[in-house]
Amino acid sequence: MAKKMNTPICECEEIHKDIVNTARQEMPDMETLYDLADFFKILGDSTRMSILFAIDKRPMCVCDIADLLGMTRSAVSHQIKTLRQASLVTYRKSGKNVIYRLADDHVRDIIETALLHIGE
Amino acid sequence: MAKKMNTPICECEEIHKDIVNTARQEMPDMETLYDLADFFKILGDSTRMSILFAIDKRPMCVCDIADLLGMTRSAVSHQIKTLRQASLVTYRKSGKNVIYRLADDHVRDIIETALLHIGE
DNA sequence: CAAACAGTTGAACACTTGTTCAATCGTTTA
DNA sequence: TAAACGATTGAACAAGTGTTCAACTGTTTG
Repeated sequence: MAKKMNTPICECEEIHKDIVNTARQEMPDMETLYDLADFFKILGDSTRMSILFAIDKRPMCVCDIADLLGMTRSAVSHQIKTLRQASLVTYRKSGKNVIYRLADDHVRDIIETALLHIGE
Repeated sequence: MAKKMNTPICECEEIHKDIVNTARQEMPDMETLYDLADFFKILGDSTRMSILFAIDKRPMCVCDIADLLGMTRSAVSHQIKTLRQASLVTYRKSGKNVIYRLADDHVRDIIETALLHIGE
């Protein structure tokens, strides 16, 4: 009972070794995969997404963000810490306030493309 | 004690109403925010990210993916269901096998930009 | 200096989520 | 048609995550 070779059809129990091996060689290393997943995990929360949109056009302080989103300052602060650690926002101190803004344009691009994907 | 106006400095307890109101008008509606977050949530898992890379260059069946990633078929199937529901992958039946491939190029673009962000 | 206030932090809780296990579906093939 | 096998599904459990609450830091200002 000969096995079919070089077809896109794998036979599982008898794994299609050549396809799997080629795929394995082209896989990014584990660290990259985890970093990518961790990055998207941060965008995968509606609160954090709201914060990013809030400060997209203008920098804002924690308390205004909290008011805008109907959240406690504490909750906002916790989430912003996450965004800061991922280099998605930067801040500047101004008296008693800490004013946050988007860190760079990568996030805008990514969100833009995501909107295309989910859009219409 | 007059309040400073038209500065990027909010005074919280006395919320900077003008900034908050402008921001509020420019916010996307809640549904869009949830859809975006849900979309990124799906990319925010290293298993699903691995699956996407695995089938990026060539379509693969569940069993080969499972072998490649060292997972059970069940676990792969569960995750692929999630990817399917988000329209990130499509499939084609071929005998006893179900062969998955990336759905469109949006995902590639997004992952590419994300790599730029986390890279270096 | 002391009160007021913006912001941060850690612990605790409820909620969500990924994997395993077992059962099931559907196609193939002996 | 029955056995084999790839794939899917639901329930259950463990691990991870977001918010609340209370305590605390640091700056401002009376």
